[in-house]
Amino acid sequence: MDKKPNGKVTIVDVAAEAGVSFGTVSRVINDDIHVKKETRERVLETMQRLGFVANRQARSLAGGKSHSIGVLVPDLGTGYIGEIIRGIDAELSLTDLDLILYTTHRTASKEASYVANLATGMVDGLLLVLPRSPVDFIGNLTQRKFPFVLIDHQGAGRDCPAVGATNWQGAYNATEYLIKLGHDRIGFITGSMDLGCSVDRLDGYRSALRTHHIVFAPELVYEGTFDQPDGYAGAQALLDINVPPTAIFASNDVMAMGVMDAVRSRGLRVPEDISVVGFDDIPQAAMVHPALTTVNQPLEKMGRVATQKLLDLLQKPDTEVERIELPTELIIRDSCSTADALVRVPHK
Amino acid sequence: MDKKPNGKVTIVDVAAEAGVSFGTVSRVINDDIHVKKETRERVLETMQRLGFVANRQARSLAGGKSHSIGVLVPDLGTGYIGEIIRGIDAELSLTDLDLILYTTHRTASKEASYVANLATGMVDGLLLVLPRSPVDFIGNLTQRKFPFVLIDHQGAGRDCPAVGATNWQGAYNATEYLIKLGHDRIGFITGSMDLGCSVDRLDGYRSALRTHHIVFAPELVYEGTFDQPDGYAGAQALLDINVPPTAIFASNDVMAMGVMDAVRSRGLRVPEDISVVGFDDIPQAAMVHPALTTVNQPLEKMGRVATQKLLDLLQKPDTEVERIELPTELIIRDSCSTADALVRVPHK
DNA sequence: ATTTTTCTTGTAAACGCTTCCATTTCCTAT
DNA sequence: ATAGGAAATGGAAGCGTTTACAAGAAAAAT
Repeated sequence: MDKKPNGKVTIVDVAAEAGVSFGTVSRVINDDIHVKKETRERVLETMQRLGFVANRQARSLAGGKSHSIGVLVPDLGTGYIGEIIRGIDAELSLTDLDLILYTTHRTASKEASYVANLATGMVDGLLLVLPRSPVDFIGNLTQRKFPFVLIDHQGAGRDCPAVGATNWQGAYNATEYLIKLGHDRIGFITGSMDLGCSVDRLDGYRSALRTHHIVFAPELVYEGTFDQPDGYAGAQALLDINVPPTAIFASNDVMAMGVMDAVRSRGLRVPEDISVVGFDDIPQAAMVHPALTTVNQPLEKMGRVATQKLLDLLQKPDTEVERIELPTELIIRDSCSTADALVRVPHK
Repeated sequence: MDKKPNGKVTIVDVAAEAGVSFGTVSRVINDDIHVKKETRERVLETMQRLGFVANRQARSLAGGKSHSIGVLVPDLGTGYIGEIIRGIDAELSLTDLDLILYTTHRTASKEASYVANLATGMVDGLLLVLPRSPVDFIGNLTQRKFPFVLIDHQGAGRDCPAVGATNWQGAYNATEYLIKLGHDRIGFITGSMDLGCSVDRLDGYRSALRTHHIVFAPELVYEGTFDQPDGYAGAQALLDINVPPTAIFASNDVMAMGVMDAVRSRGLRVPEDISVVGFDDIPQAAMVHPALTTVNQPLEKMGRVATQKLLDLLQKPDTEVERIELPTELIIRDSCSTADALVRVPHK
């Protein structure tokens, strides 16, 4: 091994060893057409033998590309984000791009200036997972023609690349399923209403009701914040009203589990006495007893699709802006039963 | 704004504008002592006004530091990793280091060579969250004196910087708590036994038993893999044996929830009929009903501490290697009761 | 055989910064 | 006042690539 003392092998070393100029080595690295096949192989072999690894920083500096993309997320506490990142990562692994992770939590309100900095060469593109309205810097980004894709953001700007899920349709389908089982008093527990997806889900619920000529009863809607205790409290409240619902649709699985707890705490059974539906299809949904019927949200796929889209954007910056809505799917498991079987016992 | 056409502001621009040489600007950026206070302020003001952002790649290339640290994780599916990253991130936000995320899943078996590449200038240090044995590249890293810290790895090399939790002690305490409540037949559901932490937890359980002169009954141990269905199946199996346990200690919260499901499915109650204890203290543990008594594992703190340690290592590379064990804590909630109250009904 | 064309390959000039060394400026002590 | 030294500043030389551009070699056309 005739490595240099510092241990780093540069293209110059490779070039010398392979008997070519460093320019040729660079061409090999970048898959440039203009290298004789035989030369390329020799260089490749030499790189291998010397353990050459291209220096990212130097490539970036010289080439003007950072070879990495930034992923901006609000937080990592919820498995929700993890799933999305897993999708992003899977897709990125097929390229030579690195994933640089940023949490907005980290910079609190400075989001805008933060994003601005990022766009200054640190990353080639941005994937933004920001359920709340990030309107401020979207303008900035758009105007600078910086490549970015929004994930799961159903807010303001419909005029920028985004990947979401059909929240409305998912809620519609789940509600309709319940209606077809014979339920006509269906409780609904919302998510945080400052999130677009929560609004969409509530709308889907109401639309299904309307389609099936069931009048919307405001007392059947309980406003939650996506946390399990909201499900518990919501179910308690819902079961306390005059004519309680025979089914409860929670805006996410975690709250649905709270609902199940509450139902059981009253000595009632799921699904015999109360049917329960969730939203998200987190892994646990399939594992609780009874297994939870829920709406699958293709989180991992959203990550993948968003990444592909960004990759496209990186290649041809003028690709038309579009918003992709991935389909949600009703996963029927064991937490619902027909309403007919129920003995309605007015409470109080 | 007299920015250059391409929009990027460099130290040269700042220098010209502030009437100093670019060398001085560089010194300001790097907090070098040798700049007159007044000059520094003027430069700072100019940087602000021009919207200057130092180019990371250039700094790295010239200075030999990447200003970012790599975090290598197996996966992101479980909230578990998310918590750790949150801690890492919190600590990193106090510095000017970026977080580059890598999942080993991404490179499968090539882990070793991957790590080797990382260590070649892409990052200044590495944080490794690898529950399974990563022996292969640890040697490599150590020998190259590359700064790294292992998180939650209780495997082989005790001779490298690592941050873990007192799994043994946590299990010991939880078991002892159950014993003091009067239980003497305590079921135990293990985690994946190829993970060090699972072994430690089982050992803690056995030690507590021994200390309190309760003979270890192999039939009371069910081998799980940390998934909820294991808890369910484990509890069913445990409750089917001749003299069933009056308490079940699951090696993580998710399995404990499976246990609760199983107990309820038999028409038994938690904690009146069966006491249940978990491990981890995931957010949901406090939210289920009854709230789960469990052993808190300070995941976020582990991330923080590991990061601090790495930062130390970065500053003084010869800091002594040490292994830090963060204390776990028994969180007593509502899923356990005294054994006296129980009516023992031998099964079968 | 000689001139074009077409491939390949070599070379120099950035990229934006850090760093070291040289130079200038400013104190402080004599 | 003035030397001597410390503090502040300027400038040159890289860091390891990419990317024109130029040049040499080989193949094709005359």
